[in-house]
Amino acid sequence: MLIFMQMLLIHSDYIEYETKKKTKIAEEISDDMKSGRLEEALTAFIAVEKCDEANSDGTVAAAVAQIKNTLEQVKSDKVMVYPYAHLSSSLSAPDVGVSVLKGIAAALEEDGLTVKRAPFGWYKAFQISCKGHPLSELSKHICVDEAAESASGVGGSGSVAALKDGACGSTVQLSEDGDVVSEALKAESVAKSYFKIMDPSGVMHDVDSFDLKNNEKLQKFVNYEVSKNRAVNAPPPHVELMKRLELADYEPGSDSGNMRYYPKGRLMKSLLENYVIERSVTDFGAMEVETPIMYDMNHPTLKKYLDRFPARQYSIESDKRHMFLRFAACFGQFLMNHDMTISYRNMPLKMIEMTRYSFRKEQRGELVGLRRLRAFTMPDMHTLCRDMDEAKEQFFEQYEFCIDVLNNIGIDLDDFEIAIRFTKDFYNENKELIEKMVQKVNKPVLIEMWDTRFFYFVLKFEFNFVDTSDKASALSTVQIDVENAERYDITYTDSDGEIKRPTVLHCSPSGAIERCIYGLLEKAAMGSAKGEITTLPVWLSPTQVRVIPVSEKHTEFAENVASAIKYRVDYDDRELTLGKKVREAGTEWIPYTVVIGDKEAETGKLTVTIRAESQPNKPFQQEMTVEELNDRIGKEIAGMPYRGLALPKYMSKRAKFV
RNA sequence: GCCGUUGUGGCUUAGCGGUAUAGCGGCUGAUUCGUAAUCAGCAGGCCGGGGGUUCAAGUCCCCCCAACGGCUCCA
Repeated sequence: MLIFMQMLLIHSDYIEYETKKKTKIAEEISDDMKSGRLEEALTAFIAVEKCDEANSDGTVAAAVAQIKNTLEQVKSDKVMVYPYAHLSSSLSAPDVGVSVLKGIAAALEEDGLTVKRAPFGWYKAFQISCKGHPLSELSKHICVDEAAESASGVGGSGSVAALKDGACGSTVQLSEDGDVVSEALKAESVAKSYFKIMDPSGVMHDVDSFDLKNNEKLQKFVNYEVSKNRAVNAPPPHVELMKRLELADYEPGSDSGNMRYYPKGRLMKSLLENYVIERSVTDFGAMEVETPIMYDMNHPTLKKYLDRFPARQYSIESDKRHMFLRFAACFGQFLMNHDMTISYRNMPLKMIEMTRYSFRKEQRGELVGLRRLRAFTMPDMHTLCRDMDEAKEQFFEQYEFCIDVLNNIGIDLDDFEIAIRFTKDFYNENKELIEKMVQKVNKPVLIEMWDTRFFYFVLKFEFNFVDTSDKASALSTVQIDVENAERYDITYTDSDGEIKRPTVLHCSPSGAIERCIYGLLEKAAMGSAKGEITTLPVWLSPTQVRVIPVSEKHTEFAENVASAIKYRVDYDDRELTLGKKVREAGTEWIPYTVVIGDKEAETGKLTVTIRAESQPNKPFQQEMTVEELNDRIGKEIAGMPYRGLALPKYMSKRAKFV
């Protein structure tokens, strides 16, 4: 049986506390315990945990051994024993806590040390001046093993880690015989190993210098062994692509996860944003609105909503008001809904906003390229429905809508996996709806079911894009919200004249726009890994046609051709060889490349290299007229938004962004 | 946030205690070319930031920042 306690040891110049107020579980104390101070002392912040109750003597002994050991290392003989409940989420009963703390203090005193103990169950103010040397801050997860097993195994610093806030603490395991082995020391004591590669002739090579390009499996094995890590230690492909294609980049001058978008990236974003808004408005009957990006943290309604939404916010001080940046458009739209006069005749009532931006202060380690950002652009649509029946009907319609939107963007059913999540109660009453959803896509989906509802919704789905490194990220999602109509006091008048609460749907038809770009780039990278020629959808390609003159004498005809092409066409007027210009058109993934030379000037026909029909090392070329090329592109991008070139038409005029 | 890896001109990178490498890109000149890299020359560096060790630090140590991977979480 294992017994745990949490302890944080701090070696300080001084520690000083003062009691402020009793809690319900406060121990009775004499006046001299109401404040205390020790110089050059080790302070032991301790949380006695539930599982310590079964063997409080063992816990005391283990803690004493640990403290004495640390005292020796830091050359001190003074200890402040300080109850600190925040180290644990599973505290022991108060009486056990008090007796363990008293026991620790008494045992240390018996050994002739100077000991003070801060009282249990009081609100206390304290000041501590941490010395800051390597041993001055140690978090101990004491683990007494009654069966006296070895001290090996995994130690967890658990909740202690959160407290340390950047300090370099180490986890220590303590077996009953008192041996202390810190993970850091253990790691150091392990003999270093070196890796080499031997070639067939028996010669030894350094791993780094030996070329493994033709030994893929060995390369993988070496990576695995050397880095002791299954993961590829390289950025995901879309990060390299977003830079190389001059779409987006990190902005060191901002917070992490806030990107800069170059002209080509802005063009793509703009097209995607317009597409989602236009579909939602024109085909789906949503009304586009715009709402503020920051809100008052102390607004009573918003405050409650913040507590229910599992996201971290950016917060900003604005004079005396404490504001936070929105993480979706819910706030603004619900506040708007609250002030509206709504009849059942207006329903289902849909509003949408392309949130540029939504902010979520994700944890540092969660941010990656365009997959996970702190500032992102997301269409957020809310639908007010008369009742749950209408909500379910809408839910299914929006499910189909989301599939279609992603499909047109260039991410189809094969590219993502579906998750459907709901409460048990909802499922029991609505099995057909769930079944219908799965039938619609005709492939297995992930189901998550909750016993009780702890979010604001009873049913949701998301489409998860699965990328090159087998990571999944949510794109489209719809949720049935059964809480916020009440929280925001949103009402409508029904046909019977009654004032009623609507049921609310949250929907992001495409998911974050940046994440769609990430999906398209990752998808391209997957194709490329399979030996395919990579492309972007023609409607999203920053350049749709590039015209390349063979030499200066073809300038006039080539320029005429370029101006006769109706789409995003640019013109490579740089003094480079033909081969080089063609190569660059290829690295930019341009769908149509037109080379103009004597032959074209003579016949008036164009030789067009069509990327989508090309094979590796086998460019597909076709003769066509300007009109035929225009027709072809027109058909390909029909129904999708269009914008002109984002950069100068003449290549010589273009600056490099990356 | 925690753990691990990485950080050298705009980009990719060599150097791993002793005067900062090279290629691409940029600029200048020559070349006017038929489908994935024409040739030559020139400019460009507080070696991520701060502190320390040393006669001497991209190089060794500590702290910070960022990117990447893992945990976790989501659009």
